[in-house]
Amino acid sequence: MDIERAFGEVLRKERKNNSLSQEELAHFSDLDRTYISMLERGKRQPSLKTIFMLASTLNTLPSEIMVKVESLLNKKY
Amino acid sequence: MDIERAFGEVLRKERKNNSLSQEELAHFSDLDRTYISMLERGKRQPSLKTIFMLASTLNTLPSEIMVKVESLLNKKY
DNA sequence: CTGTAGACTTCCGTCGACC
DNA sequence: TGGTCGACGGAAGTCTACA
Repeated sequence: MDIERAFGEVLRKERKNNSLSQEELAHFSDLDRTYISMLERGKRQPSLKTIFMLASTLNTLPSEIMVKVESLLNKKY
Repeated sequence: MDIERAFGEVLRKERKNNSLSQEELAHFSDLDRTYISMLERGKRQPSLKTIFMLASTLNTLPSEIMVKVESLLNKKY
């Protein structure tokens, strides 16, 4: 599991928790829909600002997103 | 206070807490010294991976760094 | 509603050099 | 030890379009 994939998983879960489409998330976060798609699939990694904008739209804190990413990365199978 | 500056402040504090020079932090994090300098001065914003690499060198968690950045941003003067 | 592709602009991150 | 400059390759992020 690499960092981008872990972030993508967390992003998708949080988006669905908020009952948003990729398009809505993109719009409210001032980002592009195709870029959200790539983030969720681990094809791109966000910058610091992007993390803050997404967290704000998802009614959570950047630090809480990071906690979830960290716990995904620490899971051993 | 913008996001990059807040991050830069936190980075510099954490680096000094660990008694590292910019050059040492750069080396152990596999980054460039000039880039660390720009990060600390809020001239660049790190990507997700960069945050993880820096946190690891600084013996802390990415989420803990984010908490500190968030609290700097929430300070009202 | 989402994935992907291509072309595009802006910025990240490296490197060598000098102060 | 840290700040800065210029040049560079590659990646972030946008946009249009089609499946």
